[in-house]
Amino acid sequence: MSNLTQFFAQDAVDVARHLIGWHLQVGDSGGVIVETEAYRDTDEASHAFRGQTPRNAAMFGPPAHIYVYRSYGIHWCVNFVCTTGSAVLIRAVEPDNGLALMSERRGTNDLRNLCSGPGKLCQALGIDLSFNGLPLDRPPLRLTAATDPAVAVVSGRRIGISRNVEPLWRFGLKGSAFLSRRFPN
DNA sequence: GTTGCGATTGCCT
DNA sequence: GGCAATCGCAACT
Repeated sequence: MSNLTQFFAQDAVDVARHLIGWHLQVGDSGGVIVETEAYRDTDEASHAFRGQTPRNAAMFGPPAHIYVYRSYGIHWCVNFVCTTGSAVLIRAVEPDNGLALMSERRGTNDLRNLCSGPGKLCQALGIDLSFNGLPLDRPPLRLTAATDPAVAVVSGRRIGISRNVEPLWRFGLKGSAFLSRRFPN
């Protein structure tokens, strides 16, 4: 069992909190994860809540793999699978390489607008449904632990959901200019 | 077979 | 801040 598999084989809320500051590489572009949300298997807001279906099957697959889904018929969003039926939604990334490629895909040169949202970062990094189920430790994906293990993390309510809205299962890098939205405080 | 609705974004006022 | 765009899926009849 790889270190990455062990890291993801724990509660999704812990994984979401600890993923802040990790580096995600997708092919020739990548950056630092600055915003996440946790979705537990027993969570009414989770795609997995009503059990396994063809769409959410990757959430019931092995940990340290990704689950990609279409949002609002337009966007792609990417999750990192944790324990069975739970996952972490990646909501924002601070771009740090492959900037020209990401700018071209996004149609803007505004660094803060490249990956500041779950749909945006998939477009910038070139993630679509063909990536669904891929492992995080093999090309084209590479996930590496934070260089600074003591990053300041803030939390808040998850965005865009209508059920189970109370838990503070959204996490962000404190003070980051690359979040999808500011955190209250 | 039909229907209702999103783990969003960008444009408009 | 409001709202349209857009479509696959799952939950109905």
